[in-house]
Amino acid sequence: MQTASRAHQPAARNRTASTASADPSALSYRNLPMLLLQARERMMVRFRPILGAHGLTEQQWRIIRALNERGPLESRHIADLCSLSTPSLAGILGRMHEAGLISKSQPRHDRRRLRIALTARSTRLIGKISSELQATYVEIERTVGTATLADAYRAVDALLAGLKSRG
Amino acid sequence: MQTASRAHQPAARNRTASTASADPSALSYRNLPMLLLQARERMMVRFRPILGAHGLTEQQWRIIRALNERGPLESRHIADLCSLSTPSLAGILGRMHEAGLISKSQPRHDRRRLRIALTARSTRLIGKISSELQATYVEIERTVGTATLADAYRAVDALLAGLKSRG
DNA sequence: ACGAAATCACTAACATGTTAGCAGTATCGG
DNA sequence: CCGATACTGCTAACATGTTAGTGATTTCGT
Repeated sequence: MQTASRAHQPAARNRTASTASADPSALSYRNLPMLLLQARERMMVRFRPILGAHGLTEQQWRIIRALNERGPLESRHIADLCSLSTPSLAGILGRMHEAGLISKSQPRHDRRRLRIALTARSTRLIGKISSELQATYVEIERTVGTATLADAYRAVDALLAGLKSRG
Repeated sequence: MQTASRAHQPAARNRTASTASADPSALSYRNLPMLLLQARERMMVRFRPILGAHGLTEQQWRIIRALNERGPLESRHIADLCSLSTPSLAGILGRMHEAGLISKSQPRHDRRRLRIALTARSTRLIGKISSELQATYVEIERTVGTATLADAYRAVDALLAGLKSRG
């Protein structure tokens, strides 16, 4: 469905040109955010069930993964690394704490901050889940092709770098 | 922040190797879904305020745009075009109806279906909003470079096509 | 030292995303 | 004709995303 091969082309014409101005210049660009959303969705559809089977959400896994790679972190840092807003993070960390997935503590030098660390429970989970995710990833790589996947990494990395330069 | 130029590399090592197995193979791939999310976020940060200033959400605008380009549509079709789940759509369309942005009707041949059309109110909105969005888009294009942007379209399109082939 | 400004985590209010499941309707097989 | 099946839009329960704003701190300028 849809013509997925052209870029920067006018997508279609306004069929209901009876009432309004219906300027043809409107929306004459392809929707890159939407394209990124769709691609992401197509991948997550395969990963989400794996996480769900272990009682984790997508965001919780992102946090666990960040903590596993970098060690204990502060809330603000987690928000940046995992692309989560601090209001969302408050709720997520609260639920993860209840579930015994993380521990909270506050550094003495700054009582505003909050230090988050993994528990043994979540460290145990990582081993089980990561192999399943890895297998799914390999299968995706085989489906879409290694070159296509590597090219997507490269192109989106470049886009992201350009967007970061001045935000 | 972060090394944004390498792909398919092990990201980091587990510093808390005291308690668990800490297999080095865990998560030895870069997180493409996360990358797509970040890139999308960086773009939406600029578009969202424009929509919000006109009382629209991101998703509502996606629906309006689809209806403007294709004419009246049924719910299921909108869900596919806009990457929205039908449960989400129920609420969104309800609120849009209340706000006078869309009209609902049902075809006689199949009383299960629901036909959605734009109202004059939303058709009027399109003209005002689209020019502002277009200007922002052009500015993004200038910031990240035309080539980078075109390359992102191409690469993500290819990825999406590969993921669509068998889902 | 001391008051203004910046930070951090959080709450509130609302819109959306996910999963599971449901009632009404259409379609198909026999 | 009629029951099994599939489809459509929907609700329910819960987790998350957004924006605005707050209380508790720290930091900075003077």
